[in-house]
Amino acid sequence: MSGTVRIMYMGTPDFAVPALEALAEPAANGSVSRELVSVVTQPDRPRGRGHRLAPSPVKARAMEMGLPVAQPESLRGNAEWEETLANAAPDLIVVCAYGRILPIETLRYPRLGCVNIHASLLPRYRGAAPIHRAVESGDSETGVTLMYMSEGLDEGDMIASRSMPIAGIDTGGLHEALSKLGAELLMDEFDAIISGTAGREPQDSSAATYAPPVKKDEGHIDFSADAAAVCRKVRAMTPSPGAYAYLGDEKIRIWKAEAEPAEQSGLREDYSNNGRFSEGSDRAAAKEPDCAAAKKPDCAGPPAPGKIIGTDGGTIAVAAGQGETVTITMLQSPGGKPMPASDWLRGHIIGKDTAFR
RNA sequence: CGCAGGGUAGAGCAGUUGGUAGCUCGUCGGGCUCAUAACCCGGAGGCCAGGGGUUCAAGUCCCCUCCCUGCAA
Repeated sequence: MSGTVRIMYMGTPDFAVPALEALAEPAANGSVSRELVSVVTQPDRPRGRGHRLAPSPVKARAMEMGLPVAQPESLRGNAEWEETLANAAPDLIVVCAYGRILPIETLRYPRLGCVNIHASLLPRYRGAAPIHRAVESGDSETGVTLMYMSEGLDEGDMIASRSMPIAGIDTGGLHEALSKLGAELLMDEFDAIISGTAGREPQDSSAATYAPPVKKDEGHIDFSADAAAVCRKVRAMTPSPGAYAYLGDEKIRIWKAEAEPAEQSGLREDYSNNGRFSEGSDRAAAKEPDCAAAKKPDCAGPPAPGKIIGTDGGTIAVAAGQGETVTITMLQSPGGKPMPASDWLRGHIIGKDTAFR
């Protein structure tokens, strides 16, 4: 039936799965019928422990749903790809985190164009790591944008966007939420895209910002930053690439940390003996050892950033910059699994001068 | 066949050169105290991941399997 729209979906990681599932659903009553004629994803690559060849999440899901999958090595000047495209003869290509730049020939192929789901409120955070950067920057909200693709990096005209508050959610949580939000947005705009009545607003390039890929070492927490910044960093880097700091020569992953209100940091009078310091279990002593050691009459100097200043109540209080305190509530030793700080503390004796670096 | 660290009591860990399983927390009972997430005393709770082997004797040594984790991709 000529009334059926042929769709090609291109995506690779988990983030692209919800949209795939949504497209695979039969169209709702009253909508134009559609057929997902081809799912394109990155070739299986050796991944994970053991370097076993593994399919991408999108491929795995597509196979489960019995959809035809194509995994071209390259899209540029590749006869195999041209053939795939010609056979699928898509009217529309939907792209979501495919992982490769689409050549102009491909962008021009479908009569209804190519649309892309991007995990930010464009024109902010064009590029590879929009979610990480939004969290790291302390933005109060982020979202997803559906747009027509152009040759530039995430520069296409916007169809619509949807926002959500970031609140205390980490990158992992937002990743999941935004992937679903993106799928919803796609479906809501779907009929309009088919009928050619979808919105088409050019991006204000002067307001554009870029979200460069996150490098591994960006996860190394610098405790000399203020407490709020440390916590943002932890949330931004969780679960990937992971926030960490060194305790001795052990690389400790930090999964959750909270900024302790400044006004509270100064007056924690409850020196519970719960915190098991190896000697002189008095937390007060642990709090100002520098002064004592330096024989300074004035003990107003805050503990050095990174120093563990207390382990009350099953959490780990660490000195941050500006005399502030960050409380670690979930962490992971190398080779171990992530665990609440209370559990972690059972197996680790913290000395008075123990500090993260 | 990428590299590496693990799987021991409900939780987190220790267990030295092989010799009958310990610690902290929790839990149960009792005590102390004006009081306590405090302290004291006592108890319960483990086929030491699974399978094979070496040995008088294996958590501990050797081989295999399963599972977990970090790194690297």
